[in-house]
Amino acid sequence: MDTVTRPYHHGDLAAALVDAAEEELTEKGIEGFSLRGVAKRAGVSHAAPAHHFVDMQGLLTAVATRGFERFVRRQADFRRRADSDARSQLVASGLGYVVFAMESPALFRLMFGSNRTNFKNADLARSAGKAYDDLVHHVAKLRMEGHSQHELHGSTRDVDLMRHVAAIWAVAHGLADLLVAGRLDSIGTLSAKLKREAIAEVLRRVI
Amino acid sequence: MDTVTRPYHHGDLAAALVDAAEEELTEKGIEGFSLRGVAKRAGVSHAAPAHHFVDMQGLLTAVATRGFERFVRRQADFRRRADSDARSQLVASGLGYVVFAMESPALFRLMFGSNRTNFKNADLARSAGKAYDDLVHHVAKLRMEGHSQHELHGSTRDVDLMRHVAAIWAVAHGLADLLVAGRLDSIGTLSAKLKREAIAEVLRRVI
DNA sequence: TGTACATCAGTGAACGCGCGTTCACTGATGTAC
DNA sequence: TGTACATCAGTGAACGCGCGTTCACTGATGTAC
Repeated sequence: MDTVTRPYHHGDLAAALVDAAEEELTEKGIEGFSLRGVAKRAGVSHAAPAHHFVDMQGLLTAVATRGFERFVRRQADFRRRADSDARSQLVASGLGYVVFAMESPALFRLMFGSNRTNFKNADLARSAGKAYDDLVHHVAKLRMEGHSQHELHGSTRDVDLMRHVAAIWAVAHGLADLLVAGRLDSIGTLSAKLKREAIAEVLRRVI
Repeated sequence: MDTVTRPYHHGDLAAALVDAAEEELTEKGIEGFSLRGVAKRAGVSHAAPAHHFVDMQGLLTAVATRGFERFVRRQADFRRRADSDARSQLVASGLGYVVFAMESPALFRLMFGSNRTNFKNADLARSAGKAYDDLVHHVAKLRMEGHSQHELHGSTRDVDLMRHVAAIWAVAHGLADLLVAGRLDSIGTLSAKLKREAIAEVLRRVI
């Protein structure tokens, strides 16, 4: 591919548009995001995206899909560096959750707090579902440990598991959202290193 | 005041605009919110708001300020109906927090997840600060109960209190945000009554 | 009590802007024969 | 290997729209004397 004179055809504009859209999102925020800005960023006329994505929601859905994939990986990164007992693994997941949000606040908000994506889209549903399944898996593991003989069974147990999942998800998500929003000064103003320690400490308190 | 022929002067347009802005917010969401829409809703020309609010941020700051006042009152409502021990009071506050968010999702997002308000505004800072102070107060009370002789003191104790506050705030906020966003199906799909019970149960698990 | 005048609140037309979308087009690529 | 043609990807001008803001204005109110 000639890198000096730009070829008329891009090669992989669809992927380039997703990259550009994420940049645009990071710089302009969800409000202020525009298709024309994305096209400009990708070095392409503003009418070009229409050939690859139906509309803005389609593009942002693709961005969110890739966001969830990275979100899942980021949590796995943190798990790998943690102790292998279920509790440490879950705390590490939570830390990954919050760190991801702080690293990519606009993307995080797109993924969790926006009407601009289509969660009925199969790809997005799958990648977001993976994140949820991971969470449930690790909570279930935590509950197994030390409870080798199951004391509860059937639907009672399921409901209790779901409440347990909700509690842990809520702490991680609440920390993430409050930090991204700039509330929680008591943690938000710490240096990067101390911030992570404080977050882990709060998570450990609940998990 | 003549109610048949509209008087040229409104009487209290500033307050009417805040009302209208909250309606607009509820119906259109933060995205889709416009000053012109608010003016129309208040039955006034679209240039009129400029006489009362510098710009959109000024108006939304007033909306958020009133939002926090109602937020604080809603939590107090729930506390009044709860047992008087510190733990029950804190769970009730949390339930009020989450219920408020579900009752006014767009307002909740304006208050907690938006760049469109000015938190340096004295009124907004005061009303948001009141909500935070209430939280700290009730967490501190919880820590007093059963620990009449203080085992920790000085800055160590302060840091620990702040972590405790962060944990409890995060669960309530996380539940609220996830429910508003339509995640957390396991709770979100329940009837109103069961939903509150489930939320209280999750809060009690952590608090 | 009446008059003159300053101040204030709301009007409505006009502005420039960036947006998403449409459309006829053109350049590049791939395939059939 | 070469030619004809269909298909695909990207262009750029044009559109209509709703937005926030500005501005000269007018109607209502309050105050000084």
